[in-house]
Amino acid sequence: MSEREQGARLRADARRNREQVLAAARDVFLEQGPDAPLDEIARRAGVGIGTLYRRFPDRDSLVRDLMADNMRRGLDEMRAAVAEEPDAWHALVRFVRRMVELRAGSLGPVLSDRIRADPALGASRDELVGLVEATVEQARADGTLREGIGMGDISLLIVMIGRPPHGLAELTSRWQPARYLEIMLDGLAATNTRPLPGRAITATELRELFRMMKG
Amino acid sequence: MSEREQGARLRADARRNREQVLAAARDVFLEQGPDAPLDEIARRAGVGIGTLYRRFPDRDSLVRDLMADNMRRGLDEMRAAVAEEPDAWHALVRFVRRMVELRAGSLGPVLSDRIRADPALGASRDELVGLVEATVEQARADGTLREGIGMGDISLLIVMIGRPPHGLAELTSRWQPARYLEIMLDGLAATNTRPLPGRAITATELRELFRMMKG
Amino acid sequence: MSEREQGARLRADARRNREQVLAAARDVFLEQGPDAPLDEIARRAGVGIGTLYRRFPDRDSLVRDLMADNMRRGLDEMRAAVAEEPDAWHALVRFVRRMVELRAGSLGPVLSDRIRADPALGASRDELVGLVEATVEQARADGTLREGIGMGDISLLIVMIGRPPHGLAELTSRWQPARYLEIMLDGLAATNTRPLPGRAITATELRELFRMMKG
Amino acid sequence: MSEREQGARLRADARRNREQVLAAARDVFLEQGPDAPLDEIARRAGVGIGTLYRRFPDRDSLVRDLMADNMRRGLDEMRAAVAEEPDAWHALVRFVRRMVELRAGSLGPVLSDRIRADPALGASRDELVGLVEATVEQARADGTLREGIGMGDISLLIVMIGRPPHGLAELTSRWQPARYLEIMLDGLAATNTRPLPGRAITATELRELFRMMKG
DNA sequence: TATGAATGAGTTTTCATTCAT
DNA sequence: TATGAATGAAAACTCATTCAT
Repeated sequence: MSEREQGARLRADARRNREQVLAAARDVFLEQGPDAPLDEIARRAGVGIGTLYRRFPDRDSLVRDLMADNMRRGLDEMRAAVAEEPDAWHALVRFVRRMVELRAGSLGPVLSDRIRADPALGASRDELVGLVEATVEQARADGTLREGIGMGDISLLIVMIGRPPHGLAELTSRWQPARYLEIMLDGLAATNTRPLPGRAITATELRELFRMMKG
Repeated sequence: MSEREQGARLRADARRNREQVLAAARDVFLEQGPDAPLDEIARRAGVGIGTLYRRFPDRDSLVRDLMADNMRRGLDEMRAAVAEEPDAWHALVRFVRRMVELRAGSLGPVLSDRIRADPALGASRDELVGLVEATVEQARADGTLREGIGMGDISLLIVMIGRPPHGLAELTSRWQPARYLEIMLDGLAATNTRPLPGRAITATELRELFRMMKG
Repeated sequence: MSEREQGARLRADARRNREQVLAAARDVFLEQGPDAPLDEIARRAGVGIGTLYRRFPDRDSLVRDLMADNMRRGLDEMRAAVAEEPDAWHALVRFVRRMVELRAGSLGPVLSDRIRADPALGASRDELVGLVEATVEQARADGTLREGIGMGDISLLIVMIGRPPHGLAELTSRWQPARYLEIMLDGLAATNTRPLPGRAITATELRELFRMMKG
Repeated sequence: MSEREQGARLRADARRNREQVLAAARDVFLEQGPDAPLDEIARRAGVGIGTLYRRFPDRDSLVRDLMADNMRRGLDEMRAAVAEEPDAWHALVRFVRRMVELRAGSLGPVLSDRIRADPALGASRDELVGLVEATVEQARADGTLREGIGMGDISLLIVMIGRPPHGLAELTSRWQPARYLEIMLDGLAATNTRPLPGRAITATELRELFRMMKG
């Protein structure tokens, strides 16, 4: 059952609870990572742990729904960016900024099997991956994106930058990911011509990586 | 008592075990983060859990000793870099590459109270911070380091880049931090002149941050 | 939060469990002393170890609640004794008999910091200490209590007599504290006029002793 | 092998170690009871844990040797008392004072199977029990010992009084057993004629009790 | 022989998940 | 449906005992 379907059928109070849990989970996962105690999430959401479990039968489904939400918002942004931005580079930058803003990285890699397993999300996921990949290629062709950067590199950057260093848990207000993203973006611009070590991570490569993940 | 002193007094077999534990801890912390089960570390080191606890009375002391080791190695590199590199920028780059190579970030921020509390390390810590800060300032004065970058920004970059995305635990061989470091370094060069959001993190600021950390 | 308050708010089954745990703890502490394994207590109470920990977050809080209960019952007895007994000596005897009956000694000294730290109990503790001390003084003035006996001596006697000798763990049914208490009470009567070695332990002295205890 | 035999055969340094361990064990058992960590005893004795185990293959043999030592000293005192004191009551009092002085109670009941199992001690044990029992009977016949007191009651009193209340571990210097012993002795005198609850514990009864102990 | 290192079983404590109210 | 109680598996940590140096 997709989130939307679930949401549509729920009683008003149940839907409110569900959203409070998601919001609390977003905060707590950001602070403590995706292994944070669910008790804490329920507590911050102001609901009982039983209520949390009624809406999200296990930790994965909570993570999955948050990822799905991030992905949906990312897709909205990406569609708008492609339509409104002057070129591929600017579209890409706008998308990445949005993902970092959402702290998407705090949940772990964006395209894991957890999401892949959710059939209802297949469409938006595929569309997002396709859009980003095409934009990456266009930017490279335009000579605005640095040589040797793959779509998977972009994904990993979002992950690296969108989560606070371990131990800075409660200090997220002092944590400035946007700052480090801008440095990174400058490093991604085509003006940088030094060859990079390692190999580019394409969408295909990324999928393979995730297939090997246990989570 | 510093690691070196402890090490010197131990019986041969005990020292071997101690080093195996440290090596295993380095791997396991890299894969799973600094909350990884100590059982797992003991198992990989090929010793009983009791042996681990005899050498390291609690998790903190294990983390601390690894941090201390990283810091000592970082200081060695930094000293050599200052002596041998043609300018401040190259010295800084060499130091940061080394820290990322050591995956220093997998333990959390480098200058936390855990280290500060270890008096025997005060000297090397202070020397390292001093050297890096001076080099950062020199590089800025030289016009090689981007405007608005503080020493604390450098530290946080090391942390962000030197640990694998959550969930990529067992795949560290596929994880290419050096690649992302080089992108970041290009973003740090003075050729980039866009103003950065947020504020620079100086050594002072960093210390304050760490003082607020609970860990 | 006092035990009574906690108890009132709990669900029926939870309250039943809580009381079973307390009852089991009373038995087990009597048999094995206040360091007895909590597993054993949970097992005898017929609940999971997790349930025990839900009600009593650590060993201290279990000990504290039992002490609090003993103290409350002791206070009830002392009040009644003062009201109903013909003189101070008889009141004192009645109180001490009750405390020994409760095996208060099996938990260690009655007025430790563990209790002192529980603010909700301050009142009953202070009232009890005050009542006992006044009664001790009255009995001495009446010429019924032996010279040189302080209120703290009474407390320590309760502790010494109200716990079985080490190793008699499972034989508490064969252990006859009431017997030894009566001997002791006869020794405390004013008919005994030999001077005692050491010094009297007053309430003040006792408090000082407890302040020095680590537990 | 009895303690004496062991002692006689040992090299001078080994015997010194053995005695240091016994002395440390006496202190530590007094402070923490007979379950105290053996590490702590070795540390205070200034020897390695291995040395402790070479002399005392397990905890029991350490406890047993201390008990044996107490018993031997008690027997010496009892013999002297019988020879020198004017009557049975004074002999008994002298013996009990000595046992409390030795803090014999800190090891648990004096006649447990642990001692009974040590054949080399049979003789002194049997002699001591016989002497004490005869003296108890004589004192009762003399009309100096309270009616209804058995030899086992005396033993248990020694145990109850000769160990500090739990939690007063490190404060043994503030703990005044001699004071409480004198009160108890006054309660044991024949001038007290109130009947006692429970039943007298004779030597036979005591042996039966100990046979039921698991320790 | 003395030492202290190694081991693993026993305890404490936490937390995901299920279930009774 | 919402709640929070109950459970037990997992992880941290201690310590008796054995064994290598």
